[in-house]
Amino acid sequence: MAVRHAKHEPGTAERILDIAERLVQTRGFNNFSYADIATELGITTASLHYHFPGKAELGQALITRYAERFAEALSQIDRDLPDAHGRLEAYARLYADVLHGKRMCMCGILAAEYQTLPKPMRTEVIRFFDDNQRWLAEVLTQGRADQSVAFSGSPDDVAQGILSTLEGAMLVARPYGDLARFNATARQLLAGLRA
Amino acid sequence: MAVRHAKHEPGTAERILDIAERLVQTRGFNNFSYADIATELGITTASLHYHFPGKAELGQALITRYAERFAEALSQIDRDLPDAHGRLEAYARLYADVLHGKRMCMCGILAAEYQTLPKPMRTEVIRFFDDNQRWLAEVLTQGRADQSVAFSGSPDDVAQGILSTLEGAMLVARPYGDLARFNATARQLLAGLRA
DNA sequence: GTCTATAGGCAGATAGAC
DNA sequence: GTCTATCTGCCTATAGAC
Repeated sequence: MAVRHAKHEPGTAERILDIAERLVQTRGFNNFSYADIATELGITTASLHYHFPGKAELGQALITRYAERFAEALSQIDRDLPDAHGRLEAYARLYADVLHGKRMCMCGILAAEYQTLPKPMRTEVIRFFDDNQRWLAEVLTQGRADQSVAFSGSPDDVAQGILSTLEGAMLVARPYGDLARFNATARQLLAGLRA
Repeated sequence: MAVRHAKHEPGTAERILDIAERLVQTRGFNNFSYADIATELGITTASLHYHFPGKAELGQALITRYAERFAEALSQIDRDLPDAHGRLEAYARLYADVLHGKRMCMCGILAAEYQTLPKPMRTEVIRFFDDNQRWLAEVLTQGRADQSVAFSGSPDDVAQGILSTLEGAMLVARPYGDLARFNATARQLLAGLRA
C-alpha cells in the first residue's frame, strides 16, 4: 500500500478539477473543452471521461467542491473573528483574493451563462447564493444586536445587496485587470454598514 | 423607389441585430450560433455572412448599437429630469427594464466572457463602462453641488460603485427570475445616496 | 440578397485494447 | 486508468449560381 501523506498529493480527479476550475473562472463553463484539460494534464480526453462521465457531471463536481471550500472559509471566519463588521470585511477579502488570481467567482460567472447550464448545475448555483446570503444575514443580525454594524431594512435584503455588490464589483473590475477598482467599491459598501 | 415610413420597418441587418441582441443578453456571445439567428429569421447562415462577414463583426455591431441606444436613454434622462437623485433613479430603472425582459445587461454578460472575446469587442465593452461611469460621475457631482445627493468619497469611485452594484444585482437576480430581488438592492443603493 | 453545397475544424462522447 | 480510433454533430466560413 502506498504511503499516505498528511497533506496528500492530488489524484488525477482532483487535478482535473483544479484545471477545470481555473478554466471556468476565467473563461466560463461553455468556453473550455475536455481537450483543454487533457492537453494541460498530459492525458487524452477519453481518460477524462473515465473520471467524469460527461461535462455536466464535471460541472456539478466543480460547484460542489467550490461551495464546500467557500463554506469552510466562512466557518474559519466565524472561528477567528468575533466582531460582525470584521467578519464582513473578511468576507469581502475572500472575493478580493479570487479576483487577485485573475478569476471571477465561479457562481458569478455561472450566473451569467445560467440559461445554458444543465439543471443540476443550476440548482447548485442557486444553493451557493442562498448559503452565502444566509450566512451574511446571520452576521448582519448579530452585528445589529451587538451594535458593530448598522443598516436599515431587513437583514435578508441587505445580505442580498452585499452579495450582489461584490459579485458585480468583480464582474466589472476583471476586464480592467484592476484590483483597486474592486477594493474601492468594497470599501464603500463596508463603510455604509459601519455602526 | 419604396415609400419611406417615418418609423421605418427594420431591414434584414437590423432584424439580425435584434435577434442576436436577445441571444447575447440571455445566453452569452459564445452560446448562440449563426444557425440560431438564421432559423429564427427564416434565411440561411450563408446570407448572414453577407450582412456581417464574421461573428466578431456582428459582435462589434451589437455593442455599438447597444451603447448608442443607452447613450440616447441617458440624454433623454438629462432632458426630462433636472434633479440629480431623480436621474439616478431613472438610471436604475433602465437596468430594471432590461431585467424585466429576462435579459442581462449586454456588456455585463460580455464582461463575464471577456477573456474569450475578440479585441475589438473588448475595447467596446470597456468604452461602454467608461461612458456610463462618466455620466454617473457628472450626475453625482451635480447632485452634491445642488444637495440633492449625498455621498462620501470621490464621484468617480461612487460612480463605479453604482455601476458595479446594478450589474451585480442583475447578474444575481436573473437566475432567480426575481425582479423584486433586483429592486431591493437598487432601492438600498439609492437610499444610501439620498441627501 | 439569398440560395445550395461544401469545406474544415472542434466539440463531447463511446468502444474496446492494453 | 489510460490509450487509439472513431463517431456524430455542430460550428464558422466560403465559392459560386440565381
